[in-house]
Amino acid sequence: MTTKKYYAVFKGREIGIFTSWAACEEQIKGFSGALYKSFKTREEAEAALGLTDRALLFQVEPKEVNLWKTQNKILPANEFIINSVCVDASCIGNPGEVEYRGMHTATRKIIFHKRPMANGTNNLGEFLAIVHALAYLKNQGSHLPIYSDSETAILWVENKKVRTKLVKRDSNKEIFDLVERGLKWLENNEYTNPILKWNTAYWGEIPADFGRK
RNA sequence: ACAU
DNA sequence: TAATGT
Ligand SMILES: [Mn+2]
Ligand SMILES: [Mn+2]
Repeated sequence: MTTKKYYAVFKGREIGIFTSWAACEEQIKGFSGALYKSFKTREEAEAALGLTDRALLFQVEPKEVNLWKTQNKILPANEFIINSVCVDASCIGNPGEVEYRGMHTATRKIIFHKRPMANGTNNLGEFLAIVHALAYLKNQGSHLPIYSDSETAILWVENKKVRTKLVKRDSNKEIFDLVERGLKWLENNEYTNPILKWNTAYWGEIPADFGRK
């Protein structure tokens, strides 16, 4: 008897888990740069795609592992870690109404979304998005890397310090309170997730983008 | 100049 | 076109 296999497709026409070789092949045959792997159980396949909190127990292709361990924040053109979380912020006016969200890069599943906050800046939103991802992933026991397109926000997270010029007002108390909470979280928690620069020029808009530009 |  | 940031 042949054992059923589960195919995790990382790069292909469609991203996801397929339960037959035929279905998998449809996604990867003739697809340049296709990346996939078979697993014995659905759980392993889901974990490999980063859909569960045991992702690291089933780490995937050597190529991906090497990329994972790189210290470089900007990887070579057309090489990014699809088994990752990406974040982005968007605002209507700057300063203005700021929201942010995080998404699993491979599947485009939205994993968190902060509703708009009044009178914030783009950079505060980008900062909060990264910190939210760090806290979320730590709670999940996940070491997945985090992509942001914001040089400013990445720096602020690394420094555990924001250098916003925005003046505190009654109207932006919510976002400043959240920033304060984020900074406290960074002070009081360790994290293992690499924070990587999304290279928009090579790869196009970060998948978490709100599509308003 | 670079990144949003 | 204008603002947020290094
Ligand atoms: Mn952005
Ligand atoms: Mn965006």
